[in-house]
Amino acid sequence: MAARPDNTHQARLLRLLRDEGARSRAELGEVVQLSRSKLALELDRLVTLGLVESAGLAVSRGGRRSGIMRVASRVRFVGIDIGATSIDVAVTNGELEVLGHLSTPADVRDGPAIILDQALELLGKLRAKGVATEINGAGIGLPGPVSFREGMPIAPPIMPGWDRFPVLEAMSQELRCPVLVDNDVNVMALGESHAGLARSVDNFLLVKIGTGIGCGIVVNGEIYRGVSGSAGDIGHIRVDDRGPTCSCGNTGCLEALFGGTALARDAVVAARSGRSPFLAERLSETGALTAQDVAAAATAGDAVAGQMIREGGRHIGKVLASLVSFFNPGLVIIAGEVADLGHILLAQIRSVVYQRSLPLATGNLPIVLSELGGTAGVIGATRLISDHVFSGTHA
Amino acid sequence: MAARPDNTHQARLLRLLRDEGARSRAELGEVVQLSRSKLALELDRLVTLGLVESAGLAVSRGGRRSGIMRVASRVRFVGIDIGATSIDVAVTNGELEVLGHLSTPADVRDGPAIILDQALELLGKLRAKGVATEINGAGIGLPGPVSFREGMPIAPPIMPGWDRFPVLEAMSQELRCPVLVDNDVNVMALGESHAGLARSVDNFLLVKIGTGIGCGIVVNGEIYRGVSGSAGDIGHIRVDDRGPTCSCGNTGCLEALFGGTALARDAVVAARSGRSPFLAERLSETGALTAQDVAAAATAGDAVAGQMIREGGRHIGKVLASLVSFFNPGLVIIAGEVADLGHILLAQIRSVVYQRSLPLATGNLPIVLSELGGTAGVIGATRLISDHVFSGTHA
DNA sequence: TCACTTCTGCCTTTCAGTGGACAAAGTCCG
DNA sequence: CGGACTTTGTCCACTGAAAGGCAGAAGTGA
Repeated sequence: MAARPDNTHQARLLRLLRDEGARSRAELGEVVQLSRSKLALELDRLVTLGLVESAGLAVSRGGRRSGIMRVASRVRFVGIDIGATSIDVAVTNGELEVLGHLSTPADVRDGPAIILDQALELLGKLRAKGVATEINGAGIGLPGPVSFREGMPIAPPIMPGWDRFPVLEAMSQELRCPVLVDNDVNVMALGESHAGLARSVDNFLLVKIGTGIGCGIVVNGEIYRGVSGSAGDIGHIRVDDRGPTCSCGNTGCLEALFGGTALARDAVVAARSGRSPFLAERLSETGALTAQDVAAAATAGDAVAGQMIREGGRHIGKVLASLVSFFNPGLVIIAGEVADLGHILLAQIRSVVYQRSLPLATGNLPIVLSELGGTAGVIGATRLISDHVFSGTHA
Repeated sequence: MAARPDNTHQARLLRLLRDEGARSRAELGEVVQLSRSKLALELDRLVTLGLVESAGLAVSRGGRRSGIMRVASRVRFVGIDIGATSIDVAVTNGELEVLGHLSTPADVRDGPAIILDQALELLGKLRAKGVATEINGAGIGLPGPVSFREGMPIAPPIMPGWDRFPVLEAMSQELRCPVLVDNDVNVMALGESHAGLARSVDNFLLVKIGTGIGCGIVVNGEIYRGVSGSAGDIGHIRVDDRGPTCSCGNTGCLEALFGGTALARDAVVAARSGRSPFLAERLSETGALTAQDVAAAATAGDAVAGQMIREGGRHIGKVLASLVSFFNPGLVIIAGEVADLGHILLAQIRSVVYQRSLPLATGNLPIVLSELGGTAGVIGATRLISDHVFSGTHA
């Protein structure tokens, strides 16, 4: 079934039904400026394609009841969010409502064969539950630089073995449906733009602080990827001339000062030195420390942990202040595991940004934590592929 | 004469004729995918509107000779580039070739009434020479934040008295033609995108180092202005925690370290302290020093001046390295008076950026000096308004 | 039950665009 | 120099799509 719309009107109708939910024919006619005959024609075609279906009658507005149209209830999109240490897979309907969501810990360094197999396995479990039969498209987010056009990772630092592996090709053959592959940060930004706080904002930034640090850039409602697809790669901006050495070879990179890895490293140091009893206890219990432990310590009132977070917030704030002056966004979202550090971090970032950027740029600039959390990635992935499938941009 | 095209085809034809020059009807037919009859129809309409005219016959391609079409020779656009210390006015034909260009020193702090009058006076002189009778549109660049939609400056730091002055309204009434107003840096970026090194680059940055420091951002061939129009305002990014106090109140701003004003200030200090005999002599000759004097000193082999430029280049490079990582542009252009400092500056900037940004972003990233120099602004201004007039985006 | 409203499907009218035919204007070759 | 072939521009009949009128279906309220 080559269920692809073939014109702009159909694309508009599909996106409207996806984002605003079911709508009566009469309402659709008022929103999109089309004659009744044209509207009926295009809707008929979409019904024939199997992308739209009628769903009973609307309540009367004083006369004959109008027929309700919606995205076909059998439409299914798959979102796959591969992180450095986890895999998330979700299945949504045509309105991008999550019907099923599974997650599993995984080490991306195991390579594409193993990791993609695990993702397919999760999808298999969801299918076994009956949430999906046929799949209309799948979006995939990967934790590193991706060539969007080619659908493959390019020299990813934390994903050895993935370099130039044809993820798009492999997965579209496996799933027999359209597939798009993008950077996980971009995918999260799309998720926030679709279902999160950025819904009404055209230009915004999403800063993800996970194992590494990246930034999704949305311009005019669309992901900006730069000329070689590496836009938003802010983890290696230098913030401290005398900082620690980073995996990239330079010193003082943002990521080396406050990524998940850096935070864990500093936490271990603090525990061993005896400056933080809380972290020392955790370390002896579990044998390792993560960003979550630091968050827990700070919440429990541990001074050293609090100081670590404030310090990190200052570094993020410094970089963000520059980017805000440069990009003048309407919103900044902080996301990623480390975002669990919560309001201590947020307060520090806000204070630095508001102090260092010009009033014209910060005057009406909310800086917020992601509301979607772990689902932003998978939702964004389905949004990515649904935009593609609904646009009729043929492969 | 409401000479506005009314559809996309006409806009495409006009832009093609503007950017690629006169073309035979046959060639136009091959480039835009239109049937011969439709093409003839649209061209006829454009001729009726007075925007296009025929210009003789092309050489034969083996059969009947084709008729050449071009943008009407009577079409005139005006570009006005108001800088902190100068006014440039140029008149171009419909292909944006400069027919006349006048420049005068001026102090923007004299306020809108005086400055805009001076600009109109320059335009009057050009008209007196006969380069223009009727004017189809005018673009204006101003040295500060501009609300593009409203066509007026918003809280400009170096333009007291201009705040919310309705430049667009005033000038369009005066000139009786469509007018657009934008930040001078954006306008320069458009100029480089039209006639400079950025012609084939979709995403690039133009860093202007003049009295202040600003950055024009081009995304997908169009100026990105941000949500409140202040995007690219990089002059007040902090680069040195212990730097001098800036006019904005913060310390260590890029602009306070290496703007034209800062450079002149440092030059005077160097001259008075006796460390630079060259600058001392210049100072005693003219009673003041500018960026040009520093450039001259460096060229003459003055060690202190060279050091000042290298130091400045390092600061610019630091900021630029961050922006390159973030934005992943295909080109960076250095422009402004201070760009006269030339290759010493450029070499320093390149060295810092290439060292500090990731290979994926810098792999194919030229960093160059502006070729257009002083004309980038006026050309960009005419490009701005011609895009508007040719698009049929009615006022 | 009746007057009125809203909504949809059908049908006719209208119109812009296409593509072919034809004439005009050249080239090329014997 | 003339005829065959090529390219270009215009004219026109045809086509397909969109708009809008009309009528019937389906509702409300008195």
